[in-house]
Amino acid sequence: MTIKEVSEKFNLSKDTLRFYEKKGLIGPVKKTKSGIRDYEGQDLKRIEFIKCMRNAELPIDVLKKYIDLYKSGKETKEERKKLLENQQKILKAKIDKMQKAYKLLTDKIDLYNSGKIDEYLDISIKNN
Amino acid sequence: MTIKEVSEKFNLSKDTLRFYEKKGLIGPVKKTKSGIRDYEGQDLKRIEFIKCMRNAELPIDVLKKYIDLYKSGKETKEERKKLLENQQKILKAKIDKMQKAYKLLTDKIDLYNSGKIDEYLDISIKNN
DNA sequence: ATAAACTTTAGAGTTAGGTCTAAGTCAATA
DNA sequence: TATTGACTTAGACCTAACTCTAAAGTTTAT
Repeated sequence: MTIKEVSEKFNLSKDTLRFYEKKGLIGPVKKTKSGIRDYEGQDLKRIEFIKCMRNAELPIDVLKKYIDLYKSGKETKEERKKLLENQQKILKAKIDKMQKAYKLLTDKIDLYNSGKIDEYLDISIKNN
Repeated sequence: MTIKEVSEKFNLSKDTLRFYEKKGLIGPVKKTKSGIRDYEGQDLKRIEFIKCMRNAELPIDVLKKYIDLYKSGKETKEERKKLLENQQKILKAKIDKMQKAYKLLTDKIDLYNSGKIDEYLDISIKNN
């Protein structure tokens, strides 16, 4: 699969794919004798994982660390698990914050919709 | 209230508070005759709102835009509402992505816990 | 009254995560 | 065969959101 196809499949720019590879998040991807990347099944799976984690804003170095641990074999199992649990915790905290902001936004929009918005103090929601 | 107190109350650095003010997100904050900031009730409310929105990663320029609209009066009501609704939509999409990643992380951790983790292909979850 | 611990400003520096450019190679088409 | 278009690389550049620095003024404690 060419870089263009992968780029379209995952909606990631070609630059980003090469950038992730340079960072060690994916690959090294197989190349044709003339040096053109040819992505294989395992690459696609990895890209999918990375994309999902990046969507959730897990930092590139954390993902890199996980992959490096993975590459160094069974004895890193515990460490990998801890890394994942830690990221899970961080992610949960983020989701909570976002949901709080979402609720605030929703309440504000409700005020606009009901015409009750205070034109002079609409920055904060009345009372909570 | 001094910048130090506000900084501690909201757990935002003093630099960040001054930065937000320079950007027009808060203030201009009242100053003593010698030029020291003295934050008042309305400032604190604004800071709380900004902090909540920044926790949810709403961009500074978007918040700035909202505040500018707010400052220019009643006739911007519709535009403000649209801006909020748009951000709400974006935020919902982000939360969805994060929840998807959260689930993937949870599933992976479960694999580690049940000892079923594939040592050679643990980058992606089996089957879905 | 003098040191320590604040505060101010303008502006430079940092970090993460891409994105773009230039110069070159290669394969397929007109 | 020439040109078009996609690919390669190294490395420069970009943006957002801080964060830090320097030089100066102010307030508090002893």
